[in-house]
Amino acid sequence: MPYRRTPAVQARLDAQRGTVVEAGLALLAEHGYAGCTMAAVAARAGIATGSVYRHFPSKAALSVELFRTVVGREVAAVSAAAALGAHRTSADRVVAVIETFAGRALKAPRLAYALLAEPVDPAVDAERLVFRRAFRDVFAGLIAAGVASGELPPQDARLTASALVGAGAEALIGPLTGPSTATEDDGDGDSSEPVGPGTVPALVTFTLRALGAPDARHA
Amino acid sequence: MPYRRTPAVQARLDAQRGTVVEAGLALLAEHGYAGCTMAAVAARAGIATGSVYRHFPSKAALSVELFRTVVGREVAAVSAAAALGAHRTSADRVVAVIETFAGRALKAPRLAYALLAEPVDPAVDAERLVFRRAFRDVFAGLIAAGVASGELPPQDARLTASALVGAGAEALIGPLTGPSTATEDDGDGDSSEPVGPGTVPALVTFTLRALGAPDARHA
DNA sequence: GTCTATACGTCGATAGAC
DNA sequence: GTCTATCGACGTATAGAC
Repeated sequence: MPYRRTPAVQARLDAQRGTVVEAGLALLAEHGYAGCTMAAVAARAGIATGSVYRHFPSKAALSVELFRTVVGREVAAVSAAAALGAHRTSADRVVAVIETFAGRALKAPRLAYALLAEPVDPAVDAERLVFRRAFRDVFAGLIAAGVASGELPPQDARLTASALVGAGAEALIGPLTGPSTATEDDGDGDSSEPVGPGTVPALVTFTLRALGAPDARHA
Repeated sequence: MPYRRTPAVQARLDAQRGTVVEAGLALLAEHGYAGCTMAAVAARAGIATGSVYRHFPSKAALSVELFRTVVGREVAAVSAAAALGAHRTSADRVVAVIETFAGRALKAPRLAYALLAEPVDPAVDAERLVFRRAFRDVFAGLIAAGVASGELPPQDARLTASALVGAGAEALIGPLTGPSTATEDDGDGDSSEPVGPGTVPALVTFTLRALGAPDARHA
């Protein structure tokens, strides 16, 4: 047994892997998947190109890991928004989810576009399907509760939930592609300027109406 | 000038190209992009695998051509549905578009899944974005007319249209993936059996509510 | 149609850990 | 002394420009 991977080496490897992921996340947020070339990720992580392949067997594998990491955060944020204020109506909680989702997307438009719509490796496409189901389930739970309590009219909660996921994603793609791809934000940090003004309120109105919520006062 | 392509040769080449496209379309309808390997397309077209590359430089190019061909039909069908009955309300015309779109998708589930959601080459992904805009524009025209006439409440027609495109697509993906991937329709022609019963009426109700149409009598 | 640029993935060599 | 991680240049394929 001439060689065994010691804890120190393993820790260093793990740290390096983390550095690679961090570099990829930063590039993804700044330039989307288009900026996530293996060479660029390696350079940002401070290692050689070939060394990335010590941690990921292919670019597709790295792309999928980056996707899962970022979307995992989004699912958590949206789930938290759904859990808050259990005393409120189901419609209001659905709106809270939409506002959370859309607000976060519009604050990081390049990243949101990368996750939602950027043409990319089929492996990432497959992940998109998985995570859309996760978002759907968050909505479906809220809607089913609203229907059960009589607040919302009878409906197929799963179908309405799916439709809302698709509606939210598609409605955002327009505002995301417009200003962000034109100016191609150079990532100097000041990303608090409004992107797609009026998009979120319009989407909220759409959502409330689609749910059949009793008062569509947002009209 | 030892060789010049005579009209007869050119005609034969064009015919062969058409045969390749037909073969690809048939495979796409039966097994989606997963079944559209270059070898399978060539075999069904009755030519050698390498001969496909006489007409298409890559698998991605063939995939894109198949996508454009099929989705072009869908856009035409949906546009026709939108144009019919100009005397009807805008909401009814939007519903006609949705019913046309969804009805056609549910009658050819494997094909619809391939066009809407199947993980596939990024080049096809890019085409998806283009054609979703086309569908959006059909909706946007109808909605803008409804708003102008006062039939529908004031709203951003483009945003509502985008949301409806996303809602329709996402709502269909569930019913499409469920039964069709399980049984993997062997394409014996009898595809008139109902897939996802109740999906279309539910989607119509969703659409009418989301538009803010005066009477949601479908509820 | 040619030519250049870019990017993925691999390989031999080197340095260093065990 | 042996084995492994890292480097960085190379092979190949592909896209875009002229």
